[in-house]
Amino acid sequence: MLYVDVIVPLPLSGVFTYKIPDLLADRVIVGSRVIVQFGKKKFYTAIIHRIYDSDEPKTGIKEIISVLDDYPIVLPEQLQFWEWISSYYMCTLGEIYKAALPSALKLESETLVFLDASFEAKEPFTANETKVFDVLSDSKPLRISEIEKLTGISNAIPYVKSLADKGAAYLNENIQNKYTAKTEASIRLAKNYSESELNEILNNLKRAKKQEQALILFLELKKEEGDHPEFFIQKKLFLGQTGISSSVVDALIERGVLVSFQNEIGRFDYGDSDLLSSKILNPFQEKAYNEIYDNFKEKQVVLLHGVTSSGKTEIYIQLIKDAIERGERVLYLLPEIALTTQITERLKSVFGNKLLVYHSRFNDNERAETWQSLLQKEECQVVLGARSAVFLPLRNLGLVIVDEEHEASYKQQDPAPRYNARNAAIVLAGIHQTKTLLGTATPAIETYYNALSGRYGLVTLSKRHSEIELPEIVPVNTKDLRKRKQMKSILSPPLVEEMRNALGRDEQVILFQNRRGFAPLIECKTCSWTPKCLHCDVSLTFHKGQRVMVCHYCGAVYSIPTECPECKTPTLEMQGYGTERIEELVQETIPEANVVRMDFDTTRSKRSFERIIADFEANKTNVLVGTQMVSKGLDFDNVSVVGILNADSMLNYPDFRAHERAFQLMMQVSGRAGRRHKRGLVLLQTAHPGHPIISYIRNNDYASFYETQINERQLFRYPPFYRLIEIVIRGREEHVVDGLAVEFAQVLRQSFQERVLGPVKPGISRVQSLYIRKIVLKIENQASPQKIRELIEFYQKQVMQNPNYKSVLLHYDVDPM
DNA sequence: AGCACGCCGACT
DNA sequence: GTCGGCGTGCTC
Ligand SMILES: [Zn+2]
Ligand SMILES: [Zn+2]
Repeated sequence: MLYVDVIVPLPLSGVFTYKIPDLLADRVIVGSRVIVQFGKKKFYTAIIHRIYDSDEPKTGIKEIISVLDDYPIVLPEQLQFWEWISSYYMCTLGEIYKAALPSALKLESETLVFLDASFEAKEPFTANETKVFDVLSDSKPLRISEIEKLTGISNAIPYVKSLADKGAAYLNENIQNKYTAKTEASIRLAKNYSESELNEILNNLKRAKKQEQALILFLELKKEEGDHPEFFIQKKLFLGQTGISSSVVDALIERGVLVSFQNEIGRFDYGDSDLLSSKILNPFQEKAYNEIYDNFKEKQVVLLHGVTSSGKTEIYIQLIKDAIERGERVLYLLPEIALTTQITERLKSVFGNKLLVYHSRFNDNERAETWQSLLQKEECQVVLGARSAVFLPLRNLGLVIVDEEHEASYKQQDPAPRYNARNAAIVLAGIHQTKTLLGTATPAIETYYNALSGRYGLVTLSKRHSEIELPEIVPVNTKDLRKRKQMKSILSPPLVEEMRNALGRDEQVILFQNRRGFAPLIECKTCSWTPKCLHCDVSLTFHKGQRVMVCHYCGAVYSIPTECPECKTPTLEMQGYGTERIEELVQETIPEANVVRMDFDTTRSKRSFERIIADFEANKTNVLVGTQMVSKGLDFDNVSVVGILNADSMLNYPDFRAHERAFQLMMQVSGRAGRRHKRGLVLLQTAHPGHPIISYIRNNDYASFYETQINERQLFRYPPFYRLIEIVIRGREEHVVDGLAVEFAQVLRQSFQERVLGPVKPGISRVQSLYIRKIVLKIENQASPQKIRELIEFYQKQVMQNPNYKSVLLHYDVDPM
């Protein structure tokens, strides 16, 4: 008897065993998708993890309902990768499966259902079966989701299945049909005519001038394109280029000279690649490029430490070209907010249709198409993507590039799998026996430590593009100005003056404030009451545009009170500055400025995001106010002044990485200032101009910054010297959550002793009506992650036996950020 | 994560 | 006496 172990898209540990019915026995492949019934009601698309034969009789095992693919959708390397993530990040395979596949491929909702025309009812339908049957007979084949919409049945899969069992309907079992590739009518010659045959045809067309002309044009086009006998062109394109009417081409098809066929085209047409055209590396880039290869001889991972504007991208492009030449694929990761049109356009111009782009702003069908293209089209050799692109099926992977490797957004926070795509990418490269290049101007402390200790190779690129100088960074002492009563708002007089100067020279300004909304706090001047979220332990941010108060943790929206609900006086006051308020303030202070704001709220759609960038690039706007969004992946060449409005908020954040983050962020924002042949100016508003981090930024001194950070890390037992595992406990009742946290920490101490920290009540101790406690484990690097994991899970089982804790949620965050 | 099974309060 | 509340436990 044949069995399969499958992964179901649920947060359950382990795999589940199903029988393979004889009919499907020769169709199952590891990595392909199957439909299974799981539990009493639910049907899921599962992934085959293992196929095996066994004579041992097993009870309570269901059969696979259908097989969806004749080829693996998930490659063996990917399954191995999933296993690693599951084990290292302490999550289930099901959670990874859910995160990895675009949901269009998890076809509960996507399956097409056909009606069997020859069906004759032998037994009556149930009410729901009738409903499904009726909507199907009214129209074309329907997707299950469409059936659900039309019938109002919330889960139609069982009824579709029972109709299929009765022979009334069938499911298309070949993914190629299911996945609706875009096709377009194309034309080509009916056969490979000889010269004389063609002459004869043209002679016969003497009386049909239009047709003759059309054929001649077609043949000319064919010749231009290399005279390939199989030459074809999309009909629409041909008509457009030649001005021939459709009926003329149809007549040629009717005559049998041309044939029309459906040619599958991708949704993304980036044109041809132009591998020869791009710029040649300058001597510094050339040197770095060679050093990267030297390092790859011995090291699996190389860090390219290159200052902003040193042209790392050019080096990447060269490395990608090399991989393409070797016939291999490249995965190029960027943080989501750095994946701008600027970079995609740049790569498109070089790699054309070899390039695939993958990130969350693409819809699900587009993502599914990218997945299928990688499985089926050899020529798709370059993938540019955000975090989740590490899950793509990259057969024949030859290089992984992780740019801006220090970015915290590589770490997925919620939900599981809480993986770090930078570290996962290194493991992925290892599975494919290939190399990883990490790039950044401000390496993560962990990465730089690995590079200095020799675990990674290190290549430094310190020379900027010749005509671009590093900006001048000037702190503005807000404490001083405040004492002298000169800080009337968050815009200090020196900043306003420099802004005016820049705008007067027709140059542009970027203002950076890492807080969205209008004011992060509302306070009653009489009784100091502040509005708080009903579900979370945070105060609400006032959003002026939408005239509401918003909880930035759960998204809850509240209306604005006109008077204080506590003391009934109308003395509510805005405290603090968000981007929205700064936008308004700039407009008031400098009325002639053309201010635009870029933050989460103004860039909800892909369109508005690109619009804001395009307008600023075109100088239609001249002051850009934004959150960290303005710091990544954008190069504007007319920005001469950058204002960092509140450096202190970043430095005072209670986290061991706060200084590192502040340094990286401010360095990056500063990098936006400066134009060709003109040095940029960065004004950094702070109450502590002597803060060491600020002087490191001023002096562009990564080495000293690193030195202080690494010492602190060692002293306080933080990464890279120790590995952190955070245990997060959440629940509706505070005392239960607290009880479990205390008890869990206690039993953990039996084995881990002083390595257990907490439990602590986090700064934001309640989110979405759930109280939170955290326990942190600091584990020595040399300890086996697998042993640690087993030990923790053993203790978890032990404490969770207490029935009081059954309603509490617990998860692990390995290498939290 | 769902979903069923099961054991106690307020309603016909 | 039943309807339904959501607490626990299982899903191959
Ligand atoms: Zn009040
Ligand atoms: Zn909230």
